[in-house]
Amino acid sequence: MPKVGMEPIRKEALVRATIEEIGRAGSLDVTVAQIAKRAGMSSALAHHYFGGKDQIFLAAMRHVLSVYGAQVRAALAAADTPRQRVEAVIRSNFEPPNFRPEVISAWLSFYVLAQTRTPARRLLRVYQNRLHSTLLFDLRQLIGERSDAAATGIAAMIDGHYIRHALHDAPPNPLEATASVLDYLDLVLSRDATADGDGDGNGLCGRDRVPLKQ
Amino acid sequence: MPKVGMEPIRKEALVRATIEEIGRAGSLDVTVAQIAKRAGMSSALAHHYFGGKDQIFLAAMRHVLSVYGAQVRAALAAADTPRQRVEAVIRSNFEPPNFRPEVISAWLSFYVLAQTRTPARRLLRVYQNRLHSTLLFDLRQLIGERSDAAATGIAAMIDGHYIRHALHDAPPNPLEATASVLDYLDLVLSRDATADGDGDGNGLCGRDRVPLKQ
DNA sequence: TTTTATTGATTGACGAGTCAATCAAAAGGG
DNA sequence: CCCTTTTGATTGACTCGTCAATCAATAAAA
Repeated sequence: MPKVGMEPIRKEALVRATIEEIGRAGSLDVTVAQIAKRAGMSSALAHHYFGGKDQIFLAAMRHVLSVYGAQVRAALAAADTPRQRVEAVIRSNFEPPNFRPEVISAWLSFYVLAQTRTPARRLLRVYQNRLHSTLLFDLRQLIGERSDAAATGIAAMIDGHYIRHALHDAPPNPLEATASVLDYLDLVLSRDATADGDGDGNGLCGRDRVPLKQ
Repeated sequence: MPKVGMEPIRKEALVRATIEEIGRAGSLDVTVAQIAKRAGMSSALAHHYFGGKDQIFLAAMRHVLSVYGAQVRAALAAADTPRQRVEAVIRSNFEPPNFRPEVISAWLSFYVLAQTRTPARRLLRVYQNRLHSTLLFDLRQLIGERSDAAATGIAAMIDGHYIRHALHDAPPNPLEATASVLDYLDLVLSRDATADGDGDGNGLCGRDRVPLKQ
């Protein structure tokens, strides 16, 4: 069995196992042994590849964030107008890969992790800032000065729906969350819409939206 | 020193110390010894009065929630109209006693605790439901059927601003958070305002939008 | 004397990280 | 193509520290 090139496979397995295990436990109270067992190896090997528990967690966090980032990027690529882009970003947050129970649980845990570990905090900040910038860029073209507050509000609401779902034992319901944030966006945009200057040029002040996927 | 009637004093000191210690650590990774030391007693005494770590945490959580509850109740008592009541509830969340760094940190930790301990979860649920009911009751008198979605949105946004402030190292800024949620309330209320009682008088966009969830 | 307060010391469990040893594939050298 | 050497993979066993919980003992009220 001892072949060459195991490192990436093992690391990937460990990252996946870490997220699953955090999801199962609902917290960071997860032992390296548990993670390693789920990933099908000894705890010593986990240490060998990652060096320590912290780095395992960090790698798992990086993975979650990168999956999330990819999701956002893909959704943005398919959007044409600024408004569509904002909607795409909002939707991305509640799309399946990011909105499964274990991942929601992991997000919540990462927030806690970010309170104590500087690297984790830095990582989370990068993504928060990126989200804010993206929202801001597109919102600026729709509403003027209010865009910063709007971006903050949207981001807060997204986080809020996440946390709220962390406590529901029922399977997460992306539709409600998405609809809620999109509705907020709608309100924000329609307030500042001048006669027809909502930017997307449809002149309809944000009706005729594609009603919620699925 | 050994006098009678120490129990309530000791318990109170422990609860306070627990919150402070959780705030300092930024997580639930806090030992009974640390808490006891901060409260000026031995860890054995902490165990003696509370029976175990879990019950100490639960008591701390109960305390935070009860302070919060009192705040809300007081604010509600001073409000006259339904709208004022909703605003009062919103404001309460960001009022000093609830919006200090340690308490914010504690809230976040309690969310995590609620994921694993059933009593903690139950406790948090009670307060979430109470908040939702309160909001719902007053919103119903302002907007009709949309009030449930609105209450959910407001609650989510409040939580979101909390979590957001948990990561800022700067002292929390209640004004921005309050303004953000109140602005959202504003938007929600003006949408459903009848013919032109909405005050913003734009009378244009943002009505008759796609119905929310489902 | 009984009850309450209080603690130092101890126990028992658990968990992160280390290490030496094993195993097998690859690499090299004749 | 065999033999040897190197190197990566892998683990069981062990160390060391920490921490929740317990207990027996002490001291001071009541």
